[in-house]
Formats: sequence, structure tokens, C-alpha cells
Amino acid sequence: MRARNIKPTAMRELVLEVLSRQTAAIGLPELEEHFEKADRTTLYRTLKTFEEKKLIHKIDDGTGTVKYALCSETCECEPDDLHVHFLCKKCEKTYCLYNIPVPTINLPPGFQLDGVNMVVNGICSNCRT
Amino acid sequence: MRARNIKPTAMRELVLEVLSRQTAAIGLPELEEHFEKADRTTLYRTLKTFEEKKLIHKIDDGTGTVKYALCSETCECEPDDLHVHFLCKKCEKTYCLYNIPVPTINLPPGFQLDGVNMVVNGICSNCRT
DNA sequence: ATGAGGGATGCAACTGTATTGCAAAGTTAT
DNA sequence: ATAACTTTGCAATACAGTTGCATCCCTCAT
Ligand SMILES: [Mn+2]
Ligand SMILES: [Mn+2]
Ligand SMILES: [Zn+2]
Ligand SMILES: [Zn+2]
Repeated sequence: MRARNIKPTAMRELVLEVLSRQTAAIGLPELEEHFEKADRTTLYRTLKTFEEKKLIHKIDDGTGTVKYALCSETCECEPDDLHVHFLCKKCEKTYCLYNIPVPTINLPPGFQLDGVNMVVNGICSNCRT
Repeated sequence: MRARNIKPTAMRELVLEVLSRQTAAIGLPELEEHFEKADRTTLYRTLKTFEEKKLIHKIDDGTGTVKYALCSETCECEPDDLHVHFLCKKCEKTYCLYNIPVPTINLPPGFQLDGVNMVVNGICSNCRT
């Protein structure tokens, strides 16, 4: 896991462990709840480090809380690696649809594409009983 | 313009006028700067009303400030009406790409699609000299 | 072993946007 | 004119994110 060049401290191990257990993306406030002692700042900086080293990626689902999820092994967070995200308006969980790549967009002339954020919202399969 | 069922107060006229003049989407903080006297709350609620009545639509471009832009005449803000947005990382402006519809996504079984937020970021034609 | 250097952590303070409560002012209908 | 309803303004609050700074911890060179 630390093929990503991150110094493995105790705290980081714990955070990564929590992240690995998630079935949906997780935000800083929720991550905080998983710890008794840990400070928000430390978690914040841990996530930031993880993101910079491309161990996780950021997801802005429009809920006001930025969420994070593990990147796939080979992910470099470039346009080709990007996938669609799904926000359930019932359970408020955000899922990575790892196998649904973001569609290619033809921008108007003169526009340079660097990245895409695509969030689909609706109701997830769990919430549809 | 008030085919949208909004009582046209003086304030609202002014806000709509500012919105109409914009070439890019505008957020609450920036909208505030266009007025000397107006209160943030009033502007906030004006935008909210406009949005509910589908005169404008919300754009969350991930910058931390929600932006708004006029809807097209016939827009009902349903999946079919949605278009792609572009955030320029140079000028930080967010543009509606009204003529680029959001691509159709095939969700995994059990998922119900209600809406899509698709924001492309990169460099706009203005900033590329 | 020891002490310096550099990163990691924890605490507190602060930022900026969004949001709500409440009273005053304005509008509309009887 | 009065009552009912809507809009506005001000103040206070909520909340995620962020920064400064002191302290702790680990590693490395002496
Ligand atoms: Mn993802
Ligand atoms: Mn738009
Ligand atoms: Zn759900
Ligand atoms: Zn630009």
C-alpha cells in the first residue's frame, strides 16, 4: 500500500484501515467519528497527504462535505482514470462507480480539458428495497 | 421573465438584471459586490426563490462557492435539460455549456437516476490567449 | 549514545459560505 | 382601515475547512 511513497505512521495506518473498510466514500467529519482521540487537523492533513500521493481521491458531491475514497492500484487521477460517482439522496452515501468511466466531452474550440467531476444523484440499490 | 410565477419586487428585478448581464455563473459573495445596500440574506433568499421557480439553476463547481446561472426559457431542470459546466482554473469563472448536454449514464442495476452534476475543469478560451 | 534537523501531531484560533430567527417594513385583499 | 401574508434587514449561528505555532517523535550524523 505504501508504494505511494507515504511514510507509514501509526495514525496513517489507522486512517487507511478505516478507509479500506468503507463501502462508500467518507468525509472528514464522518472520519472523525471513527476515532476517539484523534484530532481533526491531523486527519485533515492525513487525507491531504493521501490525496497528494494519489492513494485516495477527492469527491465533491455537492453536499457541502468533500468525501474521499481509495484509488485503484494503478490510478494516477488523470482524465482517463476518472469514474462516475453516485450520491444517494436517501442514505446520503456517495459511491464510486469504479467501472463507469466518465464519458468523453467535446469542448468548444479553445477550451482545454484537465479534469472532470461527474456526480449522478438518485436512489441507490440499497435504499430501493 | 416572470412566466415563472415569481412576484416581481424591486430587489428581484435588480438581481435578475445583474444575473442577465453575466457571461459566467455567479455566486452569492460575488453577487453581493454588485450591490451597495442590499443584504446578503435577501440576496440569498432571492437566489433560492429563483432556483425553486427554475428561473436559475445551481452549479456546484467544487470551489466552495455555489454559483448560479439563468436557465434557458424552456428549462425544467430535469435530466434532459442538464448541460455540462466548465470551471476555468485560471480565471476561476464557471461557464454553462448550454449546448453540451450531459451524456447518458447506464447505472448498475437497482440504481435510480434523478440528476447529474458534471463539471469539467481546465482552461477557458479567454485565458489561453 | 547524543543532539540537531525535519516531519508529524495536537490545540486553538480563524476563515468563508451558508443558513436561521425574529422583528420591521411593505403588499394585498377584505 | 384593518388584518393577513410576504418580503426585507439585521444579528446570530452552523459548519466544513484551514492555518499558526508549540510540542512530540523519529532518523541521522557526529
Ligand atoms: Mn471515486
Ligand atoms: Mn448551467
Ligand atoms: Zn442510498
Ligand atoms: Zn478562464
